[in-house]
Amino acid sequence: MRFSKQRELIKDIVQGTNSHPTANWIYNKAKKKISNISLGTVYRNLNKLNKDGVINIFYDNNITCYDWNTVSHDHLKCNKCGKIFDVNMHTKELQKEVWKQYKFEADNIEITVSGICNNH
Amino acid sequence: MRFSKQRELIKDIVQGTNSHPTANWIYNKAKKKISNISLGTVYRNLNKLNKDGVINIFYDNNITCYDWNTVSHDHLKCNKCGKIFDVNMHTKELQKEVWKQYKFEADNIEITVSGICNNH
DNA sequence: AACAATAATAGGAATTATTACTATTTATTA
DNA sequence: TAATAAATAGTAATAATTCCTATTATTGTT
Repeated sequence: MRFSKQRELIKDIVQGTNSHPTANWIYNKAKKKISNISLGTVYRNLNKLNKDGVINIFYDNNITCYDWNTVSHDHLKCNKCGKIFDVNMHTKELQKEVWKQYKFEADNIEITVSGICNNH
Repeated sequence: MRFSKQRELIKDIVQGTNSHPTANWIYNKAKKKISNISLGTVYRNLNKLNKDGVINIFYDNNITCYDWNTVSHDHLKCNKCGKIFDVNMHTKELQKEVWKQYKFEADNIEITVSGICNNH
């Protein structure tokens, strides 16, 4: 993959926040450094970075979020403030259970817990 | 809520399948009975039925799926055939853990397991 | 049964998120 | 430093969903 300052910037933006941003948020942030960057470039690079394992993609209902944390983990979503928190559930056991009960070979387990965070 | 034959049909379609259909799938099915039913009507009623607890909504990545099963449950998604299976993980324990570890008051836990089902 | 009130619909326009297309620019390599 | 091909900007296209409005249908009341 060839170097591009756009991709470098997009990577830095994702890696510089804990806010689980959307493509549009990243685009707006990127425009402050490269004013004519295009939204297509943002999407293309986010997908590319994800495929290369540099960043992570997950889905908050209907919208795609990006995450610097590429290690498998889970999310708590607060219904009051909308914030998403990274946490680690112990999915190894679930993986075993899924195999035992359903003969299903799990390669990824995503848990999203919604509720109310401790700021409320 | 006032009766409408459109809503009745939409409810019957969702309750008559295990396939976790999308709005568009439901729309196409509905057109066979009410040829001029509109997609807006399908969406409006799916949301209404969900708010009333008659049907369930969940998200398969970026796309909204509807489910007759309103009891809290989880999904296994096969990466080979795309099929989604209903299963029941034991989320009570996870709920406790989330509270203990993160002081997060969970009211819903959604687990989506992706992998390979036993048809492959 | 006819009427009035208003909830629900059909049809289409608008919105939002995302991908696709193409002429131009830019990084790499010889 | 010139050739090459990958990446970009800008824009069009697509897909999923919501919004708008004139018309239709249900329901409670005469």
